[in-house]
Amino acid sequence: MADDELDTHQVDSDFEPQSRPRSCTWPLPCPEDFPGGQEVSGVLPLANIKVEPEDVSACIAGLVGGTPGELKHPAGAPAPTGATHPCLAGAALDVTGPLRKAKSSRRNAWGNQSYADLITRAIESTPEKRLTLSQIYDWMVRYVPYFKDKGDSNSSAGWKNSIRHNLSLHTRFIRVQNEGTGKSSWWMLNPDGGKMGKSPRRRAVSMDNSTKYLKSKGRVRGKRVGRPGIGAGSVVVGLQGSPDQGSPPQKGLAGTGGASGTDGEFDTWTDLHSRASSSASTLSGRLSPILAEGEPEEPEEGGLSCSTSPHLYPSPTSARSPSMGAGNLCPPLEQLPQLANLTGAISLDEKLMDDTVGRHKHQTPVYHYSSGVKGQSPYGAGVYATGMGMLRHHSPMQTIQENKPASFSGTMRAYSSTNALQSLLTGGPPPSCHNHTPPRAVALIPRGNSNQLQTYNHKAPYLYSPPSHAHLPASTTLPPNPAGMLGMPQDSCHVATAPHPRHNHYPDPQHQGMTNGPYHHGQGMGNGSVGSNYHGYHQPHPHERLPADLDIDMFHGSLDCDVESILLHDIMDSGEEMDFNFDCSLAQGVGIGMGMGMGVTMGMGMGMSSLTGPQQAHSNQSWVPG
DNA sequence: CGCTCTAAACAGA
DNA sequence: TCTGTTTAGAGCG
Repeated sequence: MADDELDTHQVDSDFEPQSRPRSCTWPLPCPEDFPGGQEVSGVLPLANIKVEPEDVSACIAGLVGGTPGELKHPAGAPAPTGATHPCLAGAALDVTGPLRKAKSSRRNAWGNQSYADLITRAIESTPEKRLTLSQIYDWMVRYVPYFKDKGDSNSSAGWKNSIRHNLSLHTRFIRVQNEGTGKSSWWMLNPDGGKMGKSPRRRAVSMDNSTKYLKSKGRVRGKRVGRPGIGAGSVVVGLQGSPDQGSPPQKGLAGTGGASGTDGEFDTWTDLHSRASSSASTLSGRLSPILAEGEPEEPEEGGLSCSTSPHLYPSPTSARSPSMGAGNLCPPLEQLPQLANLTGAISLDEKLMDDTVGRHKHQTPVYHYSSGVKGQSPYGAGVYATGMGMLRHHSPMQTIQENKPASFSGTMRAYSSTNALQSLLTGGPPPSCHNHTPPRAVALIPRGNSNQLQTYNHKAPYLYSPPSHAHLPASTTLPPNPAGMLGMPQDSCHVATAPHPRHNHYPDPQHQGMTNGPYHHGQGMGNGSVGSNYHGYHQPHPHERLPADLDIDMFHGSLDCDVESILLHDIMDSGEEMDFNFDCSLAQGVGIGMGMGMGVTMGMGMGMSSLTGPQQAHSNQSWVPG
């Protein structure tokens, strides 16, 4: 990625002032901070806001002791005091805010921040809140003085290794599959924040089992590794063990596990396991955003380690959201994805395609994935929605695949749900899935060879107003606004309030840089989203505000369980035969979850229509919940 | 003890 | 070769 990319982030509509809590010190996006920003409909190209790398560096440096660079508004107007370009938020944050506990003056050569913090910032600094590994490297090189010279080094440098290591290790980072073939995954912030404060370690002890198993197949071998725990034996235990919530999944898992052996199965299993179960667990128990943090994962670890490992989530696009916006609250993405995956795996392919696509997509022939945009705002919500999963996919990890729906529970709830609900309620776009609006499109993407399909619906992003933007993802660690991070409910509110979403569609600069963006693919592939197109349609919907309060909370628990169970069973049993149809609506955000569950179980195609209204909302919620 | 950094093995694409 | 995962060890507070 070129530098440009970084520099030119566009600001999304997401960043609506409204949404943002003014209270927060920090993370206010351009629009507010920078006059004119708001005016820009949809996207405000960062390009306009030119920030010199140096500035950024300066900001960062600030952390270290430097002075924050002054950012200029496109217009030339100086940014508000202390303001920094959102994009740079990460960097800036520190300056202002407390650095990571500055225990000592500086922890690293580059300052107080740890790699994880830097990575967090890097990710946050993008509109889409996601970066590929290489982009992260670039960011470091560009913005962190310490790494500047190291950029080219062959680098395989240790620092890169460290970055990779941190990405994999910390739950605060989630890996989202990049649609593009061959591309590296997107790394996003875990909506739920992972374990915010601390660095959560993904590795589960127990991972052994499932995940490990898989992985281990490969890797471990020679290694010295041999950890006791890891051994095969543990597997079982793990499964059983996870008490977490006792979520059902486990059982599934167990069963599953047993079941097959084949890879396919295995995968499935794994997915389920990880996903479902985790989701389940997560959903039910863990999810609670808060929970999550606590230990969400760990429990699993004990039990399932799956979760621990980085999760793959579906596409960011969808994904993005959660994290972003909302705040971070969101619960773990995992959940959705998981389910999704399962389902997806199952058989959706064609059908989905047909159904979903057909329906929704209509337009979509081309999907561009416009990533950014949609995702952003909506984040949550709908965005994720989608999907389905990939099932098969092998990766043990949980990564979100692009298409998949990711759900972030916590966040989702707030956001997504809300969004969804909103949509529904308002009739906004989301719902529109059915209606006119094409939901983001559902795309199925077969990944790789394979098997996986991903479906992805985006829902109208806008609808939801983004809440915010996300507020920034505030650095998790970094405190700028804790609130943001934490989860703040605010967001939701914001959302509600938010005027209209802008449409964002912007071409992500990054994306470009990025691997390719899904966009391209999207088009070709038909992935989902439609960003622009879609936007066009919807754009306006300003009205769409939601009632702020949607309760999302309603159901969490129950559904989760069921879903999982169901999924597991079904999947297990039927194996591949199941058909799922997801409704866009459902898919969206929370809905997805439900949808999936429902769909799966029911086997219904869910028409979109069926769910309208509140119900959907509920469903969504339920799903979300985590 | 917990966190972080660093190094490295290893696997997959 | 790059990416990603995981283990391991060392240092620091």
